[in-house]
Amino acid sequence: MFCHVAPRPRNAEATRAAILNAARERFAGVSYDDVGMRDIAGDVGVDAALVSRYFGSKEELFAVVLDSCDNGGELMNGDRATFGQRVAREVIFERKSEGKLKGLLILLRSISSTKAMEIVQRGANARFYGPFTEWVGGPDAAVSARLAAGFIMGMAVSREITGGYGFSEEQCERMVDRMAVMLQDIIDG
Amino acid sequence: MFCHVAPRPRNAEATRAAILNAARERFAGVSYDDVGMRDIAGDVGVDAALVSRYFGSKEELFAVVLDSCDNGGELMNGDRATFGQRVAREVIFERKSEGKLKGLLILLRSISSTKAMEIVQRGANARFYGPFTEWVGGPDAAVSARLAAGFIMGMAVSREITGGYGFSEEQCERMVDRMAVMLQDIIDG
DNA sequence: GGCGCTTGTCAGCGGACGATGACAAAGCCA
DNA sequence: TGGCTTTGTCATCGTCCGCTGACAAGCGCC
Repeated sequence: MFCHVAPRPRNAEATRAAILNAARERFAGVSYDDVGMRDIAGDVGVDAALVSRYFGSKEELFAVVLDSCDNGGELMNGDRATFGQRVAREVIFERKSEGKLKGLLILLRSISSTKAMEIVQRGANARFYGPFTEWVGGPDAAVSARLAAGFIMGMAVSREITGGYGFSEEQCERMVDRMAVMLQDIIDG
Repeated sequence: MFCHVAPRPRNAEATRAAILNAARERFAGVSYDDVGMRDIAGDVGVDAALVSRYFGSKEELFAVVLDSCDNGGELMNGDRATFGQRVAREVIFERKSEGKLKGLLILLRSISSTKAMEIVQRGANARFYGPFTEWVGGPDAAVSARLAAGFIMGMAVSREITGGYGFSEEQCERMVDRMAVMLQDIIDG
């Protein structure tokens, strides 16, 4: 037969990166347990065994994925004065494919598996709450950071649970506005 | 040997109820995927096959568990004027064993599994958001209910992710107070 | 061209899980 | 007591998963 599929050039580094990207997408989209090594490998077009060889195990792969996306760093990119509006809008209107909040999604999905949660717990403070607390600043910064992060994740969870909000455009706008004000209040002390 | 274990009297209804209770505890404690039929059966002291026979399948059992605990109804039990304080305190200080918020915990853990989420999605609006929206009342009640529920679940998730808050007693109190004010503001419009 | 390292594939192991159907024990009723 | 229904157990099936070790294909180097 003449219908060859163009064989991808062999390149360990590129393949490894592709696997990592595919894994990040998967872990952000569904729960830890629902992500299979075979799925990830299939996305890239390689054999599942390769994933194990490059990353050791599923848990290690998950840990590397966590490292690879600056968890919640996306919250801190932007003008501080518009934090509330910007983040509220992202949480409520964000298309999954865009995924500015992908890091947070992965975090909250980790509660799906005891194993994944242990991995997250090991680094959540140093990796996320620490920097975010510093960025929030002010008196009671740690508490403020917790409240803001909790609120944000909660609204994301809430959307997941019902599969969207089932609200009109107008209602969504009002929700964004109210959430924005509250978030801004939180970080402004 | 004389060391008999007292055989439980045979009683289908009681056994069924015991299984249901054990299942509710499990589902509130860890994720859907991490709960095994054999675990539940072991808690009650019966064979795993019995669980299948009484409830058909794991998914059906989960659905029955969801029906059995009035999800979020605990939020509406109490004086409306102290809603913020009461709920905030429960979320932040609650011992898992007490579990006034068990229903909400089960809900938020459902995002662990695609299967479980489908089951939850089917009933979340009718079972929880509907009544809660009505209870909240006022203009924009639906949005208010969403914001409050999201905030509450988010703080619970946040605690899970880091395994407690790692805060001093004083910080926790401040967090409770701030959260209480915000929650109360939400439902008071 | 042949050697050898790297990159990727393949088949399969071992274990966990949910589910099933045949069987044993308990209780009830005549 | 003997038989029948209910209640619970046991052995097992099929499936899916993560993971592994042996093998094949690409690629550079002499």
